Amino acid sequence: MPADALQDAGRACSYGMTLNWDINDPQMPPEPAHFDHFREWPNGYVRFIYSSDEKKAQRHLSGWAMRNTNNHNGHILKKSCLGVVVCVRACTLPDGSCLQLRPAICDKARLKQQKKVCPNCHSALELIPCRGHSGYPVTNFWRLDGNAIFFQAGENQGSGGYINNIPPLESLEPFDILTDMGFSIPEQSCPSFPTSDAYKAPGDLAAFQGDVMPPFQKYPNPRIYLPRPPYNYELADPGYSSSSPYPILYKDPSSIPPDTDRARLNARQYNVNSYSGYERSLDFTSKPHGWKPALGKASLGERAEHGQFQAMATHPYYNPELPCGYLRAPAPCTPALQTVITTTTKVSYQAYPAPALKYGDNVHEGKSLLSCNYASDSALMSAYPETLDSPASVTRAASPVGPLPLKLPGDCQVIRPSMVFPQESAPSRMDGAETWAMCPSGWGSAVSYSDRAGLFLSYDSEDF
DNA sequence: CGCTGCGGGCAAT
DNA sequence: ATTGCCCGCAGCG
Repeated sequence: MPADALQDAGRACSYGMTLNWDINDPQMPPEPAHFDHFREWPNGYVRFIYSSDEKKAQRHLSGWAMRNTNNHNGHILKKSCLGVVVCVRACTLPDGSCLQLRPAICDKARLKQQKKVCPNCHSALELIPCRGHSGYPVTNFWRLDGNAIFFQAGENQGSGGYINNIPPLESLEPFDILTDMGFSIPEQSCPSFPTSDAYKAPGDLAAFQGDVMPPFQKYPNPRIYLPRPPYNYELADPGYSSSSPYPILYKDPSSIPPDTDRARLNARQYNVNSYSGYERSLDFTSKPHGWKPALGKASLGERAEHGQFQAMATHPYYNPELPCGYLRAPAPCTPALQTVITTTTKVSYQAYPAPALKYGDNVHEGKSLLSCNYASDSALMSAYPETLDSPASVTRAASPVGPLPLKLPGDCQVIRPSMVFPQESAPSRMDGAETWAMCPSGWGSAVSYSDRAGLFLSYDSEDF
């Protein structure tokens, strides 16, 4: 099924996928006639070949919060997804979405970030680690070879070739957070998830990945990822995830995962929690949030595959171990995580990350986000095609309000719309917010949606 | 102040 | 030996 399709789709989408190569190959393939369009939110097992002139590629940027990891190989840069920061209580934002913040890349900054509280409900913030890659954080590899910059997500990772195995989805879902502090939102919403186990499925979460997250500095920390509306989720396919522009998501597989992980995380996080910055930034309240929509929830359930979310979401109550957030959060809001698909399907979805946009930059970033998402891309593409890049598009995207949740037609729907980054509108407000990026929550869903997975496929094409 | 890359070093596999 | 991860350092914006 989908798997094939997905793959195809993926390939279709990028030149990098049309060639057979692995980041670890002694010799990389010759430069393609055309380079891939830079993707900020790569999701799943994907490979791209960028021009060495591509600035973002030069910087190894990603919408997902990716941190450099020492792979003891000076020729191949390896980065692993940090996951997503969410409200422990998974409170619902006014727009129905959940907060999803982009974890700060810097350890120190991340700690500070976690010490802050949810702008919306003042509960602690929690970092949900990415486990999109077979329970491990989604990883991205960068390699400069001649005039080409090779990008590979997933594969090498521990698991071993995704391709074959396929990585897991990483769904990290980063949850979004939107947060607005202002809002008062009851927690309730989140709960929607049907499922019950929240955690369990580590995998799922992992999936999120945000990796795909990925992360550009640009969005520096603060980004918030908005959760996508439920719709979105559904809409979004995994693929979308990518689609989702939002940075939001991170992959955090962990969330789901094993408690252990969580435990750790949580523990840490808890400690940390805090948003400080965000809050300010977040004024969202004032701003319009765009997101909104969340209705849904629905989708989350779907994720069944990944379970993670669901699990998370599902539980209404908080588990001691788990941070409440997980439970809830998931539900309504899916975290945005990257995922790499491990299983059969190759697809990988990313959640879409919401890129964190900076206010100032929002636009750009927004764009990038858009552009980035693979899956989403595809979807997006359809929706927005590269245009994303165009400012106009960006804008929209940025606008939180808007659109968020778009659905994509068919399977693919992209969430992107959701993407809208509040920022735009918000941005002004945000000032401080600087970085927040909001993301629609959707991406997570995407993951879940494995079903949709099929969808994913679709997106790829887009690229170009 | 935070992001990023680099590389040492440790632990688990 | 490989991999994952932590940590500190330095450069940069």
